[in-house]
Amino acid sequence: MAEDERLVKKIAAKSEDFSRWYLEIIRRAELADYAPMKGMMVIRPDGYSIWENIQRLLDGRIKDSGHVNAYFPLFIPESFLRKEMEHLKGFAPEVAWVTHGGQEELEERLAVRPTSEAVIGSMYAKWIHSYRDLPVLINQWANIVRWEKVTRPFLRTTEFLWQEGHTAHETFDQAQDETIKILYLYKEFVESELAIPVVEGRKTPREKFAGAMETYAIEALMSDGKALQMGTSHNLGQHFSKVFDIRFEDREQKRQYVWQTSWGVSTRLIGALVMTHGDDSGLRFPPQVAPVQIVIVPISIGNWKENVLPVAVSVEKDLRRAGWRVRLDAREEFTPGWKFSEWEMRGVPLRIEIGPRDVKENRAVLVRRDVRKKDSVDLGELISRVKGTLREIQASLFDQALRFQRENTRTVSDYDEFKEVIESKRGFISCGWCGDESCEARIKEETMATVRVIPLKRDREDIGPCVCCRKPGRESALFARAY
RNA sequence: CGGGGAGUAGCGCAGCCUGGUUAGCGCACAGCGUUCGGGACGCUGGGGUCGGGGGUUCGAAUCCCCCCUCCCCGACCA
Repeated sequence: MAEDERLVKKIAAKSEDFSRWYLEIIRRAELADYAPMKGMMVIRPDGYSIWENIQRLLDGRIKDSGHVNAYFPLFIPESFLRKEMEHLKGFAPEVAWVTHGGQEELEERLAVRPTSEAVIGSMYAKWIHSYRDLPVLINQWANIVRWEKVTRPFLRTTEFLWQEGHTAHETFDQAQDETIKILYLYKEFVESELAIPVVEGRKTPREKFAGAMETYAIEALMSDGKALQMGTSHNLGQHFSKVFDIRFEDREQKRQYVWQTSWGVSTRLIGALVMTHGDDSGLRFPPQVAPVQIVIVPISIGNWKENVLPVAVSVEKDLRRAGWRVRLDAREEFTPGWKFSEWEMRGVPLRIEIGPRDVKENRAVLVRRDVRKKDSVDLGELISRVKGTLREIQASLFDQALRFQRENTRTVSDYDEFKEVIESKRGFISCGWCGDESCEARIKEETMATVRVIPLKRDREDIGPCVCCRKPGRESALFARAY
């Protein structure tokens, strides 16, 4: 974007320094701020408002699919975690421990939950006795602590918010169905509400959740060409049920271990919104989750308080009654032009300008944030036009992101081409893989790219030879450098 | 956790190397006036334990040591 077209010049240009842009826009747009403790952030009202929208829209889907919410403790006794060594090993380096209550040293350390499989498993053992108790379909909205070494606002913070579903079933097949059902629930949610296209697939053994039989994930491509894991769904098999002794009497009156799943998405999704849709002028939020969907800017000129403001106030009231999140910016200390830039920077999808000329003609100007197109509409049809325009913006943001994802997903046939693409273009690379961990490790070592997923849906049935060792390919894998 | 960089008014920075008036600039902020259809202008004004602690010195933003926080690049992760 040419310098004179850049309306917001106070932050780094996204196209020039993506990572600096990301950090600056989050603070300038007041989504979050650094807290004085390492790796911790404060989610400010606009950032939290997005989270509330995510919660509302996702929680509805989770409940509609038969799940219920509950809440489990923040602390987990060390002995509970120790019961499951493979799981513990996966998390050991990033567990925060509570050692004292007041002045007294605790007899047993308490882990601050890095995830809740252990506590929830211990409770399920008490609650589940018969096949009649199954399935158990519970979700919780909670905070999680993981002592990460490298942190970035929203993408990886020491404490973060998420939802974690934990289910228990009679059979492997039921658990597998649940795992896949949730994967697609996430995909549908992320694509239709966050307007972010994702690829759904299976994780390699190396990348899967510690303690899971299979991990599935949705992956998105950020606009700097790096991949971001947007959500995971695990088939836990009987791993935890054996450790925590979660058994039930089946239909043949035999004692069986339950089959479990767990799945989650986190406040990382907010970072994904920023990185997927933002541009050189700042944020661009999809209307479905935007903190403010419509901002009304009265053109303060002449005796606008008598002529223009009352119209703006009444428009605000109408839009609010129609159910939208509206903000009327009638502040006198800023010029209209300043407000235009400010609200664009903050990502408000639709702006309505009302000035003396419009009032005279009983009209208003609609300005789309995504394409900056201006449109004069009759006040009589404002509500319907707003409705249509917001829908168009939601669709257009998704389309733009999808086009980017497609343009940056490349099929390569040999390793040299793989290296060249990763180095110069980034993006997703689709290619054959022998399934051998040594090839996966070598590729990571040499290119910093990892298998993001083995997509569940493939364009073609034939799998090329392994991009690394040339042996016959067992999988068609999607590689990328990732956050 | 390793390598590199940084922390001075709300934000962005200068000053530090070579210690010495009252620590400075731009933006932001406050008051008044003129303005207002894409980040207006003039005048006046307020705001600082120089990240924190210790040390050296007659004297420290400046020199030395420790700690905290952030950024970038590498090893581990939603």
